[in-house]
Amino acid sequence: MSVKKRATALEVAKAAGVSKWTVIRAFTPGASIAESSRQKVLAVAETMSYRPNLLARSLATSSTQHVAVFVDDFTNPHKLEMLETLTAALQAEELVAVIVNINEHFDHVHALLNADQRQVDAIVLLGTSFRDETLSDVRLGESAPPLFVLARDSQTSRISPISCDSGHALAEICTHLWARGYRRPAFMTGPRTLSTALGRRQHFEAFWMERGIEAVPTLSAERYSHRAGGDAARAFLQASPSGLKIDLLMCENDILACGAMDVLRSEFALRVPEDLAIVGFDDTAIAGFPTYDLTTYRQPIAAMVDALVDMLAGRRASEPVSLPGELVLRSSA
Amino acid sequence: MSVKKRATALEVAKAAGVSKWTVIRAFTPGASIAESSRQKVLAVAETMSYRPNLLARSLATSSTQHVAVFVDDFTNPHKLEMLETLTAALQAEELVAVIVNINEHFDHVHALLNADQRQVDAIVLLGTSFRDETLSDVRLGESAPPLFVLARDSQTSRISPISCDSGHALAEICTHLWARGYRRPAFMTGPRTLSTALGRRQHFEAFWMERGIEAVPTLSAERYSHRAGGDAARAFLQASPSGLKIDLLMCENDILACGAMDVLRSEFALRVPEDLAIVGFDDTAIAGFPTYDLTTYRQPIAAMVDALVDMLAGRRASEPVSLPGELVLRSSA
DNA sequence: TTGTAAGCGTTATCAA
DNA sequence: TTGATAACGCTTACAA
Repeated sequence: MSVKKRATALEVAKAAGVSKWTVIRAFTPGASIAESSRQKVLAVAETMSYRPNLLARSLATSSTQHVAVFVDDFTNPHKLEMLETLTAALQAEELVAVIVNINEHFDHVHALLNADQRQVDAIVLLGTSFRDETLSDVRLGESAPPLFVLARDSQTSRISPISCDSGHALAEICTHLWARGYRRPAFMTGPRTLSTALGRRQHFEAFWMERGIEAVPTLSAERYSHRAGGDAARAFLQASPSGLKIDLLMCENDILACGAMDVLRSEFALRVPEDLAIVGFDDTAIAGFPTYDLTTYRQPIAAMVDALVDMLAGRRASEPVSLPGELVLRSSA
Repeated sequence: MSVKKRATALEVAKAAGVSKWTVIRAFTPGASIAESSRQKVLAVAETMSYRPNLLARSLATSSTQHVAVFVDDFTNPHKLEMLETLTAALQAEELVAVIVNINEHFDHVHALLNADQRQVDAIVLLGTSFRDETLSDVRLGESAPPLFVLARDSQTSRISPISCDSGHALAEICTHLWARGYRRPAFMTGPRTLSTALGRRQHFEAFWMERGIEAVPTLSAERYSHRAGGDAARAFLQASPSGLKIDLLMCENDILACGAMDVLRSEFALRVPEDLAIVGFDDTAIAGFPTYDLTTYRQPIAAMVDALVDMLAGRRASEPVSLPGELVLRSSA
């Protein structure tokens, strides 16, 4: 697509009256080269607006500095926050994020194979919908790039999940709720298969069970959306006309929580938290809106991304990591 | 980072008893190769899990199929929607999006130069903060990749802006508002430099001026955030204690509008739209929440992205394009 | 400190 | 249809 060819090291060399390797050296930090020839080369290179071709370098060094980031859900603003943090951290390491859209319309196996063909240095899964089976199915050969999973769990051995510690998170949340006196909890999940990868419901139920509360109703939202959250709440409330059987609704994320809250208030005239307390997860921007003022849990995004980048850079062993986040108390629960 | 070397065409060739060029041909659609040897090669390649090295291909063809996407604002969910549409469209063309974070902490010039060095086929600016001056300043040489700007205007000649037609959009919005009887409008902008690139305020003011309404108050939000929108609204209302001087507030985007709305209601007990009508822009998910039910304007994201991809693929001339969006009427105005 | 040769894994082009 | 030579622009290793 380019109109005119870019200058090459060889051309700069000729113009500067040196060999092309001297030109390379001028652009290689720490290379042994006379300061004089270095200055000369850089000056000439400047006039020709020469800069080393990173593509050719990648081929020669077999390291692209490219990290493929697989994203499946573009509806949750929380993903955008993760993307921002991740790209910033990668760029600080001179790495580049290649974003791969793997929503339902795309073939995950193809995406994986393609990233491999492009010689990315690593693949990061930033999403929930990737199934462990897909990963084990794919024959990437012995030479596949290392795989990392951000913000969800994975049972596949070749993957290193880096996540927010669900056990710790739910313990903290529930302890708070228990202290506030809530005793009739319910839990709202997202789509089944994706939900389990988060492991939030399991820990939630375990907490109440330990305290003798065995039956924790589950509301299932069909998607992680505001509307789906509202729909699930409506369905549950309509199914119990005899009166509200719960005093607390913990939702798998903020979006669901806000959707539920809107329906509670507008359609059932319920007050939050007096009639029903609501808790979300992620501490999305929306959770802080005065309308919602949602109690939620903030994932340690920066720490998670740091851990990931440390692994990529080889400063840290590629092992599963789960980090504690922070309970964000607001008025909804 | 890979443990074991990937198989190369040469290795497959030896194993299959042919030359490496025959292997290449087996993987080149439309190449002239005997069906028999093609099958043989593919079979052998399969067992060795060989797939062509796209990096080497790029070097040989001088086309990476990489498109750098520069993103500056990760707080607006609308960006996520654009990213989703864009990545999907690129992938359909066998192109890959390299995402470059160019928020305030990063050097735009460096990002530009770096993308060029990586031999991307094109650069797409998906943001508002990129200054025209930066682009004209940079000496990319004659060989720079083509630049495209999505969803904002640009005066720089080398760039092809692809945007939502602000003139058309504001005309449609204002015509509706005029018909509803609003006569005392105000406009809320985001940060000054970024705001002008959108051109929304200019068209807004022009509309009312043509109808004899000269003084349109401007509220300035410091950032494109919910809080900043609320702050701007509060400051304006507190400054006019003698009573509300406006009956309509048009905001540069949905986030600002929602922030303003929350403050109006909770702090000034104003009703929307009875006391003050509110209009946003972008039709973000949040605009559809029953709490806000915001009248807004939906940008033609799909059409814009289609136009961009057509240009990238050479199916369409790289010229400025501005497309009409759609007014989304809800109860707030 | 500098120059030389070989190689990264493809594709383009020509010859057989 | 197939094989061979050259080239893409750089890096690595070694020699001068």
